[in-house]
Amino acid sequence: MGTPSGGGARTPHPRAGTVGIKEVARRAGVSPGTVSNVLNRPERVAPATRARVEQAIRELGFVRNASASTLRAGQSSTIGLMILDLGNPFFADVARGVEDVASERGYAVILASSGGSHDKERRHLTVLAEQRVRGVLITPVDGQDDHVELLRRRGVAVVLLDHPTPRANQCSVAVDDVAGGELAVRHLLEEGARDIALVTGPSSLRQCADRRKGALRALRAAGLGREALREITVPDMNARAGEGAARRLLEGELPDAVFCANDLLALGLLRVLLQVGVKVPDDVAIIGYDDIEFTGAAAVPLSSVRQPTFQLGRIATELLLDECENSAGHAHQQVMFQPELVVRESTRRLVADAEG
Amino acid sequence: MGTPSGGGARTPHPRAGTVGIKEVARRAGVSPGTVSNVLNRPERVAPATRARVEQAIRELGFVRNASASTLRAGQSSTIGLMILDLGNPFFADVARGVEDVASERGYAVILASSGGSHDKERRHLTVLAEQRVRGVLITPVDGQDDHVELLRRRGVAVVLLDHPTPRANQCSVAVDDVAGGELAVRHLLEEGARDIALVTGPSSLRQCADRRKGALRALRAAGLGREALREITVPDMNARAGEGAARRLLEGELPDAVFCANDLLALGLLRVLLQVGVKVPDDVAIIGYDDIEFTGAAAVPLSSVRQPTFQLGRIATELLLDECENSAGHAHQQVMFQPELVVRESTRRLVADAEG
DNA sequence: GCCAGGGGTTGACACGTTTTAATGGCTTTG
DNA sequence: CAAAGCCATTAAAACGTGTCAACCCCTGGC
Repeated sequence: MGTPSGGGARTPHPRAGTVGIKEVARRAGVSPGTVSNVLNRPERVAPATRARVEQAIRELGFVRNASASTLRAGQSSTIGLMILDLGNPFFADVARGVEDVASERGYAVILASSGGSHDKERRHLTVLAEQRVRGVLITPVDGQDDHVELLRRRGVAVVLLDHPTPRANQCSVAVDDVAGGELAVRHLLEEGARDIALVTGPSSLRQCADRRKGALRALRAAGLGREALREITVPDMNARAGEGAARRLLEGELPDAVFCANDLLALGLLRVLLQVGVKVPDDVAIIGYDDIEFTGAAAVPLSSVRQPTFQLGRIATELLLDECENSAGHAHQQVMFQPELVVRESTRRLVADAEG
Repeated sequence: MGTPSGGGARTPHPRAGTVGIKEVARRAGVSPGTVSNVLNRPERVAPATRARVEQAIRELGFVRNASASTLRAGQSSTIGLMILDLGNPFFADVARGVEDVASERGYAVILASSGGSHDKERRHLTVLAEQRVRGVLITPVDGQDDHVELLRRRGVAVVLLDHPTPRANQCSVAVDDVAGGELAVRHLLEEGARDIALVTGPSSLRQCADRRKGALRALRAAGLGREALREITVPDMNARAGEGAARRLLEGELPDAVFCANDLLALGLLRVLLQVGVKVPDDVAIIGYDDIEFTGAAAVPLSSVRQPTFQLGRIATELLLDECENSAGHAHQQVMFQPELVVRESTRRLVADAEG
């Protein structure tokens, strides 16, 4: 049709001429109110008029202006997703679950990544508040939920993501990281390890703190004290940090086994150890956490602790939307999934040593 | 397991009482216009008044309503990010780059994932249009840019992400996939492979089509025809699909080498081959694509073709925001990065075979 | 033939912000 | 001293949609 085929890349008219509800109304020969009704309560408008309006909408290429709707309605159809790190497949998977459910139900997702910075978290939450998001899914940087509390006070629904809470006044979805840490270390102990190292991120991260707590609990159950656990703390939770941890381990005598708070750490650690000729699991056993897709294909397939990642995102979003749309009858829930131990090569046959 | 142990916490007042600009104005003893000035052009307001207003803002916990701003201004400070698949670390990394730049410059990112579905893409783009996003970064599902054209006509800035375009009227940022495919296969040939298999996704995906084209080009340069290339097409681009491809390969005689259009495919393939006792690279060499973080730590470290993923996201976003904010002086650019071959164990020492 | 009733449609206002032209107070200049 | 100019501030008008009360027309009952 009217395609001015070719032409320069300039926009001739700064005014792009937005078609609004009233232009549609004029074309269909009805009032703006009727158009609005067609959009929001089609059943209230006579079939014939509705058809006329719908045709006008198609012809003009009308697209409803969400800003105006939101302004008028006082609430948007957007939710915020605030995670720690997109680079971590764990969170990428969670995000997939979130996006899935949100888009099924007609919500848009605003993505924000704190990168573990308390300050960035605050800035991002401000943006989300400005956008008047209907709700927020958040993996908080630390335990002090002041930011979160602020949001709730403003009437924004909040679901804590991968972060359990004792408080009954909000929803949370999490996986039991203490149990997970315990699973991992108990497994190492059962396989015969005695001298275990823990490679973990900053203890301000709840995930790290909890997994460590679980690890200690397993030791205690085996009659060992916390001195049995060598702790190596790294600043980040990625493969590079894992490599750093490996180098630090190599400076002294190697432990029997290493529990990494995260598969990325474990993969980095594994890479370096193999490089310098350390045998895994013969010299050192390694277990990770998250069971991301790649652990099974690692140089030495990694044992890990599996979490229902995708489900985590889905359930959290469903809870959030329920709270948003049905806030009257909504009962807050604290959902806690149980993690699952996945044993692969990287921790097998320590037993031989123990029995030998 | 879900423990619905939550107590019932109701919201007593449905009206959360939004504080607006005029409430702030009343408290500070000025007019709404002045408050707006404090927010948008602080230099125009007398220091004393400004201080009063700022205090009122703090005391009332005022947060600007982006919907109203957007409505009034006719343009938002949001951009849309439309990718193929969050589950692919390649895109997750791109998204990181995007989020990075966007948040630096005060923009919010709306995330949408098409999952390769043309229909989902359309639906998501509609939502983005409703949100009146300032611009869109998109990895289109296929070449026919009808959806994209529609957006542009509506005045939305668009940058094609990981998708080159010959047209001079829009920006694009991509990596030369033909060159990448050629790099990969030339490498395989140089290492002595003669019977090569290509494992790739649907040819409607530009990435797949281009990498295949590059592969054929490398063969031709070596004096070989397209019959030298066995092609296995899989429906998805993930590890599971790679496993399926491996099983199909195992039905017949194994090739010397396999070029996978994607590291995920390669990892899945590798896993199955190793499981059934095939030696890599001795029996079969494997090369992937993307060089995601995990390939180096794979059972057999995977050769791959590296792309500047994070940079891709950053540059694309910078171009987009430039086009948004400076549309007058904006010159459209078609940025094309060159990929880089990364050789690891999975393709080494085929030479021995060739020489032997 | 009049009134009640109801479905379909309308018009006007409100949502919270930005912007523009106008206002008022003050200082400077001739 | 009057006129002119400047600065800080204000009042009012938009932006596009949703809602609500009012309205119109038509049907059916008495």
